[in-house]
Amino acid sequence: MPISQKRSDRAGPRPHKRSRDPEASRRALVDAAAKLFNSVGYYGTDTNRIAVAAGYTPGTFYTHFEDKRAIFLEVYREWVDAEIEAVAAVLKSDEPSKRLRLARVVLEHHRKWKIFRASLRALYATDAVVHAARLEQRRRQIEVALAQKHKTGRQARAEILAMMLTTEALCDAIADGDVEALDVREAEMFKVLIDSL
Amino acid sequence: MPISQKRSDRAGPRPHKRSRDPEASRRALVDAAAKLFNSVGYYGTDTNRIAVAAGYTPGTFYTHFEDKRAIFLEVYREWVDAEIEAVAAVLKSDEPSKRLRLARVVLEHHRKWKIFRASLRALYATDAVVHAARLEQRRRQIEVALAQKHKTGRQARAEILAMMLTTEALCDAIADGDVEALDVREAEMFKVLIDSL
Amino acid sequence: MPISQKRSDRAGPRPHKRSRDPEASRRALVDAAAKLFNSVGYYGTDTNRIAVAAGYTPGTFYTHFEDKRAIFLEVYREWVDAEIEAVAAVLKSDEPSKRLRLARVVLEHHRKWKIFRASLRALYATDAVVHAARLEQRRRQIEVALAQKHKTGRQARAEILAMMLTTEALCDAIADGDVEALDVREAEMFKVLIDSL
Amino acid sequence: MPISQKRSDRAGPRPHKRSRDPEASRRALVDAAAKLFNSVGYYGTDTNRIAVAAGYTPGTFYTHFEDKRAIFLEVYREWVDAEIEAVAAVLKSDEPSKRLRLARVVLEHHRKWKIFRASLRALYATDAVVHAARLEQRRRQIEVALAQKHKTGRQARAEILAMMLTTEALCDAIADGDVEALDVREAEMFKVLIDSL
DNA sequence: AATGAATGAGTCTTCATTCAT
DNA sequence: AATGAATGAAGACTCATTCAT
Repeated sequence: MPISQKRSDRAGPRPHKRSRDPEASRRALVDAAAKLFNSVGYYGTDTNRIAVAAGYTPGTFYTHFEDKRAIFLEVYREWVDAEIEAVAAVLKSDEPSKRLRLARVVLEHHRKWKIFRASLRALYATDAVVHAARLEQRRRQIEVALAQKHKTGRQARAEILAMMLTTEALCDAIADGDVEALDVREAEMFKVLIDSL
Repeated sequence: MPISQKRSDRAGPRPHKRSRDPEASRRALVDAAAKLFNSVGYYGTDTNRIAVAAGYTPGTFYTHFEDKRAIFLEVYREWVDAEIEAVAAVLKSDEPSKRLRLARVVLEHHRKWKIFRASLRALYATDAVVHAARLEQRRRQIEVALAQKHKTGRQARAEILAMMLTTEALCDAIADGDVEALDVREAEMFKVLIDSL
Repeated sequence: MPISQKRSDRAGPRPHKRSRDPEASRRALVDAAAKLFNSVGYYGTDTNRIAVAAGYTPGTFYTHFEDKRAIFLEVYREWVDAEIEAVAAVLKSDEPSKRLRLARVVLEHHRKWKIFRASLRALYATDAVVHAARLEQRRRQIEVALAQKHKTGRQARAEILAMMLTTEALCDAIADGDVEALDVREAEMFKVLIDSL
Repeated sequence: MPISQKRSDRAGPRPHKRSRDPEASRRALVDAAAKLFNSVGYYGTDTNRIAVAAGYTPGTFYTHFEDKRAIFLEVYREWVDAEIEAVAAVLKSDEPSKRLRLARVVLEHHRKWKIFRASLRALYATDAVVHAARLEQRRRQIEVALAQKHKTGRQARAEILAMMLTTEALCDAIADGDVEALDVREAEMFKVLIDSL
């Protein structure tokens, strides 16, 4: 984009005046990145745009992150945190129909982050660092789940992992709209989802 | 060294001499593309490299395909064909342990195409044409499965779709090595896979 | 354009079966080229498309013409022929309002070939061969005009050349729609045109 | 030779060191582009070469201009400014032989920009944006001329436009050397030019 | 910490032209 | 004469990243 048009074209907030608050800058960048990764995917996002969308100029990106992958991993970390928290909130409550609410919460989370998740998978198949990070996060998720169920041992791990994988697959399919597009009623698939939890 | 051998220091297979066989060229390009998509992903592959890997110069790619996405879709089509065929071959045989063999075949297929599949998902979340193509292929897979089971109806479709999704998720996880990395025995997960079929 | 789509996409006449009539082929190519040069300009036209539009395959172009410029020059030659003929036809007749008709004929000719003429000018400023060819054609036009007026000598040449240049400029402006776009009535400019003849 | 001098064997002017002066860069690019457009035409020029000729690397071009057409339009704008200014300068002076000087100035301007002008025409016949831009500039020129002559009204516009067109045509022909090449004395055509003003 | 112009190595794509059949 | 797959040299444009201020 030519310089002379920059100011007028600019999407996002207007430029900060050297906000002097690195934490806030980082936050703004991560938030902007999350939005972009989740709407145009990792490869459709560029670091210049992330910075501009956050209200900064391109160079600022690199004072906060090593590179594009680094911010992606950061977004991922926060994403897992959010999911774990959401799930924990449901489990802590003493509602009767916990499984139903759980299914809803998890599905909603997938629906909201569908494109981000797709990017994650692609990168994770290709990029060793992302692969390692994802395994690490999965481990966290499993640990949390095991603690919740007061179980340990390999057998339990296998069960939990299988459940997580199944859940994710079903959620993605519903979130992507594939279920409906393939002439299956969403409600029906949702029932399968509840059973799998 | 005679001039006529100069070309031998090129990268990729030996150059074709304006082979009058476009089918063969197309094949070579698709094969090269499949290999590349499955080792460095869609975004790590470029059309010039595909052409050179197939033994052609960059321009030749565009003699046979509209653009990169077109050849990706072609690879996808062939990939589904291969899977359907492999599954059909198992089902046709009159072995006793069909489910075991089926699980092995499907898993092997996923293992072999793991990176390609990841690219497919990412594109499919982002690219409308790929999305449409994938739904179409899924429909084909469901149709084939329904025919196999001599069933019809929405209920059956839901079951089959759920099974397909679960199977894929489990296969991917095993293929990616995630299962082992997460301290779950592959054999154990494999059992879950068999049960899901 | 990928091979596999060629037959169905094809614009223009269906393929000849080795028509064995080089004159006819040449004609078809020149006609197709004229149309293309005059609708998308010289740089917007490609030799493959010329051949295909004429009902041949790309290679055929080069059995009839040295290169793209050669066919452009051929089109130009025929264009001048057509103009000279059209003008001659008017002058031969014994109508009263010859100048009016002449103006109309010349204007019509420019209107019809407006984009071709623009390409001609651009090439002629850049390409020595086209420059030479255009001068040659101009000489022809001047010779014809002098003969018509039964005049010779440098003075007459100057008058004729000035008239030709003026006429062309006015015709181009009217043909391009510039006159109207600039809030000048076409009829008014047309009067100026008649006076200049 | 020390490493730090390695860059000296580059083409084009010495590299700028991330000069904090975008205006200067823009200027350098426009100047380089003007030179190139006017020596090899629009289609003979490429953005990479413009950047390098201005002392920058290819990517820099796109920091300052949307695309090749944008810089062409910029050159055009400046070109019209220069002409208007030059003409105004002559008219403001109280010389006796204004028309002679005017003719010389205009002719000189055309002579200098002959290839650029040819490109302009070609583009303008083909490209809607350039077409619009040219009409806009013509309007400006007409407005200026009307103001100069203290006239208004459609009749005056027609006269002015006709004059402009005629002048341009004659200037181009002289500038291109066509007049001499066609055995007409330049001086003679120059007289016609003066009369037309 | 922030800037933002500049970088430069890509990457996709086009097309005039060739040549074996 | 015609074919048409293949060529290969460009060329327009992108974008992650740098660095002097």
